[in-house]
Amino acid sequence: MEYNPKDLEKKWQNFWKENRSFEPSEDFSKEKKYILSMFPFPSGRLHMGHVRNYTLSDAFARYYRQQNFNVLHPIGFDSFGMPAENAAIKNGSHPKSWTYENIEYMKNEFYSLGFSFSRERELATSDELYTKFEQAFIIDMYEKGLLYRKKGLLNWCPHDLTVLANEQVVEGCCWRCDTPIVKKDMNQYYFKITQYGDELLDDLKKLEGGWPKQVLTMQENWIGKSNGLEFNLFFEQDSLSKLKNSFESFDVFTTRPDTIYGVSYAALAPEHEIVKYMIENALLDSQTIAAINSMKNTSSIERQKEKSGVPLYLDVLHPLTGKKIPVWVANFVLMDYGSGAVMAVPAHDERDFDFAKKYDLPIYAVIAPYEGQLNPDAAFTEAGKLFNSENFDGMNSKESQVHIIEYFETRNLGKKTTNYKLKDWGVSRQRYWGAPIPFVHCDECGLVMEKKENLPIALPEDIEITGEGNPLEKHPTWKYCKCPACANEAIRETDTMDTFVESSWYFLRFCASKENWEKEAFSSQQIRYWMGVDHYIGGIEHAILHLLYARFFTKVFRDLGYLNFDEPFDKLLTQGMVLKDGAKMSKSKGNTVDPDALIEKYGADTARLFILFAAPPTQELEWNDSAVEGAYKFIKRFYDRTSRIYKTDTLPVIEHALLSKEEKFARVKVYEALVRANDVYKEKYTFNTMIAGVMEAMNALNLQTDADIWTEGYWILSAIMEPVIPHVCWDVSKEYFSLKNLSAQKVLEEVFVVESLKFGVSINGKSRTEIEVAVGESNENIIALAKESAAKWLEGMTIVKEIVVPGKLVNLVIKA
RNA sequence: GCCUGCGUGGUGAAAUGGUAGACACGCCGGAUUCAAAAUCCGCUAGCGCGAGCUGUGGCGGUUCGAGUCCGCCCGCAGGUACCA
Repeated sequence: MEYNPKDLEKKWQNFWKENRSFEPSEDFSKEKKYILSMFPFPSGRLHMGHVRNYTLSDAFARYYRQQNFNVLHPIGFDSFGMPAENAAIKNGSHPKSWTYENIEYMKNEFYSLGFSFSRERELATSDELYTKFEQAFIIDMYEKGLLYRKKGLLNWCPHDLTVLANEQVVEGCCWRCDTPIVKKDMNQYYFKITQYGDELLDDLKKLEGGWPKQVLTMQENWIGKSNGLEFNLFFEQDSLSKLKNSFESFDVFTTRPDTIYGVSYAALAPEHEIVKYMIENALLDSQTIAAINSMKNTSSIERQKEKSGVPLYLDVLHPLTGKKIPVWVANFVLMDYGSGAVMAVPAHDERDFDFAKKYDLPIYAVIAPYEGQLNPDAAFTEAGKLFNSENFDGMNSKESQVHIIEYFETRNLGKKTTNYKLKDWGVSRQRYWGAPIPFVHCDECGLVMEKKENLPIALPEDIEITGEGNPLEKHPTWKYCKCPACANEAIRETDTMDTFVESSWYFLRFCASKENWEKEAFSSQQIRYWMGVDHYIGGIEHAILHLLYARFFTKVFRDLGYLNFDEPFDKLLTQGMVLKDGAKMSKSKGNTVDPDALIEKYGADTARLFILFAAPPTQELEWNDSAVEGAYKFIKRFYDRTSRIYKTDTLPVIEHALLSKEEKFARVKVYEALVRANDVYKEKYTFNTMIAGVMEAMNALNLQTDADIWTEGYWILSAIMEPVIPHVCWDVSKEYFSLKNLSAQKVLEEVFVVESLKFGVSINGKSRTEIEVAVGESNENIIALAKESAAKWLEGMTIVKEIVVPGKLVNLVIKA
């Protein structure tokens, strides 16, 4: 047979489509697997990162179908979001048509890659039907008190009169008009994710083993639970009068109460209310105010790098010693963590140290290392022994923390507190292409929820997108409505939702079969059967936000009674990025590879094989054109060598003992490949080594000529490779095996039985020679053999130790 | 800045603490061919004629034995809450 990928792939893609080959069954008595890749944003065309992502999930889906599971492998589009509006600004396209045209194009690309998605469950989150249910959930969450409004600081472009995403701020200026941005305080909607902070943290334990350690650690750090001491720093007399008694103190939080006697200054965030008061009441000179404003308008990342600050010429009193402590504004103090104010201990905190050095503030060391000397040129941040700490001298860090907190509490100076880095999730966006937040502002009733029967609140289509202002706000009629409570004239909320909201529950929607889509978001019976997702596959860049939000929604839905489990994703596989010339593929760098061109030239199977073979999935994947060529050649060879096999409906039966050395070797390699393949899906996901195993088996088959062994080899190898290169494997399987081999394969243990083993012999850990030893030989005999073979290195030496690693090697430790 | 990873031949990579470089790509050599493409076979970490020596970003440590474990340093990547 001549390998012609174009016709062959089209043939099987049509076959799969016509036979509905990949639709899940509604027979819930069967064992299931839910295989899910993170769905794409419809940016226009697939990029290699997508190809990698869906090739991985497709391999899992196909493997488990072979193993006779009922497999759900759905696909959709995360289709709301900023790029649709950016395209509108740039090209005058309508976000909706831009989005849906992109979806059509990308769907075709998907199916030309042979992905075994359930076509019937395709969805786009910008569909009104999706919005309808999402808005209903938002109302549920509001009723539960999980959604609230408060002021938040946003990037504001004073020229375009619009809110900017962090991404749209380039070096502190608006991406479109270059106007320096300012921070503006605006009313925003927030999900109370912090209410679930402890559970989100504790349940990470349930994910151990299923999720990469790395991701668990990142989430743990993000939630950032820390215990410590919260107390007030009181102003001394002069400062009190300077502030006209408007403030008597401010709150600080520390995780290191053991360093309390080392406090040498205090620092406030530039957004702190005391700072604000001083600016408004002309208590600061213009230079100081300018410095504070520039801190406020720098991104929090920039602010952490180069530390800067200004003194407020205020003093507070040390809570224990009564000593005066100067108060500064410092850019590295963030308003949204803790209370926006810190006690600074430069001797024992690196940031405080850098700041103190820069501004020549005093440094008081109070913790000494258990061993060695304090280095005066650096902060000593580890635990140690206290000194210069009055009654607590001599205690170690840990016990002193307990005593110091107790000391504060008994004197009502402060209290033990738990703090989280996790902040509530701001979900409102002042943009058009998103799901409208289903609320109404009524002069009489205030903030009112829309009635569920009025959902969806859909977007108007006749809008103008210019990049200035909020399109929904500017629409002539859309926002005018009746109050759902009192029926008076009212104004609809013009904010839309963060697109992370859609991706926080799409995996639940996929559980619903299409017949019920109009009626309900999903049924509890379907959810109970399909969830949790058995393998969730996506980019490492989603390790924190998306995954945390999806976990949060799952817990909220549980508490709303929609489902009965705590975590949505049992096993997570985070894939690395696709690189070319050492850098992430991107249009601006001009180093992209177009999947369509690749399929056109070599076919989908080649693209899939290259992607799975070139690197393990978690690692970055470096693109290499000639390696793609190599993948193509392998498939061609695989297809051509079917000339060595015969047609059969059953696996050939072979008498192993009667075979030649080469024939035995070929069978060993084939069955080794099978063992490796099964292991890959269980835990390691290293498709590259699975494919290497198949290549070794092919090479071994090629060293012999027995038709039975060739046929047995193909029966098994084409089953192993079907998840990777499905088109060619279905073709081979149909032609020779009537598709009977695409099923779970049995490992024949008898093939692995051997009579002797090779042992490496090393001297002092350095490998020297090799010996062959009969299975079951005693250690003494093995050592004797090893000594004999390594005699040359042992001359005149004394053997001090002999180590035998069973089945592997002998190490002889010698000295002169 | 902070959090999390990664670093092995010319290249992509492989190696439950146990013979570093499996499997590929590329290079080189050979077969086939009038010639080439395609295909097939062989070789390929570096140094050395050789016995051998040196090698997993750098420096130290633990161990009979370290690419693998620990500490410090360097470089690169992802995330950093309105990109998704």
